[in-house]
Amino acid sequence: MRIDTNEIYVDLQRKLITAFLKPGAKLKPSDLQGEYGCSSNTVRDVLLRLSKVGLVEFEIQRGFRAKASTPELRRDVTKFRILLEQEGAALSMVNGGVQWEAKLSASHHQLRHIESQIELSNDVQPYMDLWSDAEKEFHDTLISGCESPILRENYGNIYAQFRQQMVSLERDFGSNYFQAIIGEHQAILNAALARDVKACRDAIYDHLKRNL
Amino acid sequence: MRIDTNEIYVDLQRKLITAFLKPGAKLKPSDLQGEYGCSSNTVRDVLLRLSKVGLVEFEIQRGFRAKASTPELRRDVTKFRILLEQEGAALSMVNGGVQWEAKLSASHHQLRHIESQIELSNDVQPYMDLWSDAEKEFHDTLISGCESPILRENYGNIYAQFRQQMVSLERDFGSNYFQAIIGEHQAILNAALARDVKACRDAIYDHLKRNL
DNA sequence: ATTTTGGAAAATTTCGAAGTTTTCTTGTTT
DNA sequence: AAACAAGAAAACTTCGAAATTTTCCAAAAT
Repeated sequence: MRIDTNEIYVDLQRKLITAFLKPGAKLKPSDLQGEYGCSSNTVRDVLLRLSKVGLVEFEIQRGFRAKASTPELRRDVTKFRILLEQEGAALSMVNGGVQWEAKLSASHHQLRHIESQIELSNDVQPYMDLWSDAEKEFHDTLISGCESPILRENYGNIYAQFRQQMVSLERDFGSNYFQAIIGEHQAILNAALARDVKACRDAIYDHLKRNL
Repeated sequence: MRIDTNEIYVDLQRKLITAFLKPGAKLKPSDLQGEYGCSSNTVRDVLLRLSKVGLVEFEIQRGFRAKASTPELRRDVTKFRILLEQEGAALSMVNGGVQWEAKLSASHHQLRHIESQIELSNDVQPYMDLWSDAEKEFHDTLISGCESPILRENYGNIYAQFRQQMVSLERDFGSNYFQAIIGEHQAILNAALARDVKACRDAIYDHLKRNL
């Protein structure tokens, strides 16, 4: 049962973002080792790499933990995500070409389709993975025209952390929730395509303010 | 000759920021090992941790490099630093108390003192370390009232990267340069203490725009 | 009752060697 | 001469064990 190191990375990342590994939980290489059929040092290596993204906290001589989740941290992560997303979107609206518009339009269409289905079926669970990917894709595309690799990388990290912070909160994911979300994503899209920077900043803020 | 791992970390960090290890240079654990009297795996471990800060690039199966330095990267790093510093300063101006003002005033006084000496002596070199510390301290204090640990951590990282990007550029560090710098730092301080957000954002931009 | 101490158990780090992968070199082919 | 291939060398990763540090727990002291 030999697993590629990269698969360990991806698997742990997923377990962290989905809170299968709960925030604050101790991550002992010697425990995880068994799951992957490798030595504990290999797991340690992967955990060090995950700490770069901010999903894992590392403290010298006392190992690894899934990043903790507190109200303060959730607010802070949200604030930082808003900052980067607003800036990335604003830059994209200035720099982005038709191609950016097309990609954004496409990713929103995809997202909208899934969200509509969820709203109808009134059960998120079976669509969760699909929706997660589409949401991530939409927001990433939104800032993809910013022409700043650093901004994009940092946004990717904070987006992952955001997921990790919020997933265990399990709000009311009723149809009301998705009705609201659909409107918010639409508002972001409209403002972006209209190249209305102010409106887009506001729409992003409105989309995320429930987490502040 | 047993050296604490943390000392290896600090030493490598310094060598990266001062471009003693040149941007783009290959960082082979087996080479560095000798310097520190430890195994190559220990060096590898430290390099993985440094890659979190962004001073080191890591690519699976092909090791480590000091982060490259290109005109595009320098611009990008500068843009991102401006974004975070402006935001951190703006938040500090809103949230910061008298204590923040006092600390900022103190760190500026310290910085100003050193810069005046440099301006007079017309030779940076003997003051370089002192000046570096004071500059870092001033800018860090500026955003220290922002009440966002995440913003501060990310600012710390990008500030280190900024140093790394710029150090090998060796501009004209003549007295003209420091004359300008002194004025810019003063402008930032004045705006910050006056709680003039707009003016402070502009002053930060003016201070860093030469790197764009 | 709380704090301190001692030592055992557990966890983390470090190591050198073995196993892979990549890179380099050299010789061959087109 | 350029492109390709095979083999050798170098670099990177993984491993299991040894060394170090931290954590835990129970007994002793305040």
